[in-house]
Amino acid sequence: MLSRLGASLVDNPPILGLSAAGAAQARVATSEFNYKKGVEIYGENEPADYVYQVTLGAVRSYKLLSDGRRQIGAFHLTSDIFGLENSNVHRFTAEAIVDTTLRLVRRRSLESVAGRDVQVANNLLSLTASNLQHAEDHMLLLGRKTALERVAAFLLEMDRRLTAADFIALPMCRRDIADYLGLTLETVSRALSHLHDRGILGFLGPSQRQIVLLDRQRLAELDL
Amino acid sequence: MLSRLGASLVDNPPILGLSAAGAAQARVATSEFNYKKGVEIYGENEPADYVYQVTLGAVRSYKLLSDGRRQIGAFHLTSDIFGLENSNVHRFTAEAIVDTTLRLVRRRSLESVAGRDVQVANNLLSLTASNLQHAEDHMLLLGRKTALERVAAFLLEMDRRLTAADFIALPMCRRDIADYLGLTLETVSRALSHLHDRGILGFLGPSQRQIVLLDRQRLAELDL
DNA sequence: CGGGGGCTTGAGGCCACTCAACGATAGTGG
DNA sequence: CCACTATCGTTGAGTGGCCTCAAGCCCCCG
Repeated sequence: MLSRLGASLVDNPPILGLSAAGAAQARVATSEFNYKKGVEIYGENEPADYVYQVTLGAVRSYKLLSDGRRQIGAFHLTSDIFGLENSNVHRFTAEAIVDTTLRLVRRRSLESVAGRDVQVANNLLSLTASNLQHAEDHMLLLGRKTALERVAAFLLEMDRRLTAADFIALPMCRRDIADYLGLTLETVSRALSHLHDRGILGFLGPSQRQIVLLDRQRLAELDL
Repeated sequence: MLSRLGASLVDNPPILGLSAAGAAQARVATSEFNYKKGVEIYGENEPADYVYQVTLGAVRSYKLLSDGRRQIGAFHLTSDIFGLENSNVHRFTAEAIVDTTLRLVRRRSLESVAGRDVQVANNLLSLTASNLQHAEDHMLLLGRKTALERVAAFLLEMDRRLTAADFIALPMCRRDIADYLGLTLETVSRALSHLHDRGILGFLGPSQRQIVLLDRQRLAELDL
């Protein structure tokens, strides 16, 4: 699947500070690739040969239990880097949520540059560290927060991360949100309705994916 | 509190491969320190000046919500390293679960060695990466597993990590287990009783902290 | 226009939580 | 050495928050 790459070898804005590092810095070949909505980018336990950066679109990373229960560990939005593993295999399945364009870097070439360039190596570490921080915060949410608190935290996270306009344009459906928050889609829907009824958020247009935060104050109070 | 250190500057077995790295490897000064049961080692958002390794005992790392709900992110057992942050502050509170001896390393000296020694830098990265992996697995547990599945997974984790003898000697109380698994202590107790009644585990002695896994097979079947 | 996916809403059920009582244990001080 | 006490763990009864199941609406898209 990934062997179909190599089409458009480009060298765009720096990834992981690759071209920002030293003067005599070796460029790393990157290629772009498009994934249609719903398509798998890699599977759990597959070899981790590439690291990815979202150019446009959105990606979900998840784990499955044998009976189909799903936990989404993270959403990857524009400019996010994902798929970086210290092990040789991916520990999540990654899928395009909507039509998505990704930049790919061979893991080997990234590692070889990191071996020479301390700055790049540091960027790898801090990337892993911020993934860890997100996971730590999410453990608190999953282990101890109520449904309403989870949804409030989710809205604030999305508001922070994809604030292009003054409203939130969610790429993911209710089921994705639910599997990210450890809830059912009905509970997510009820929580959103609850916030809507109380004038804390509003919907733009008929699609219920464009959300305006009318009262960040009260929303933040729900996020303990 | 940490200023009372410096008493016993020792240089024991390698931490993070410090003395295993190069021939002309600079030693890093470490000191040992004892913490009584229940004592705080560092608090959330305090400056992260030291990295710790458990010589003897056990430590819990947790986050609190404003109303007191607690989520334990990890237990640190003998030989575990913890307190390593990429940020300048700790993101958990750490407490000794029982009387505990820790080895301390100044974070600055660790970073300075890592700046020179690629091997040590790599150890830092892989340590962070395995913390990340644990957190990712724990998100799945907290988000999607039932109470019985969580307790089964906990027993298997402890069996793997502190197998000194052919039984598990838990250092932590039921409340700690509950706050690690996102449950209440009553639910944990009921799950253990359930497993006991079904002949899957047994208790050694009157303290209910020494557990024998009588049927790993059936326990593993509960861990999806 | 017909079909299907996404979302909401309602009714009922269940799993884990809450509240409570009790026994056992370990630590404390006389 | 032995009450005394606090802590820890178990167990029961009842509750409640979230899940399950179901119906219906609205869009989008063919």
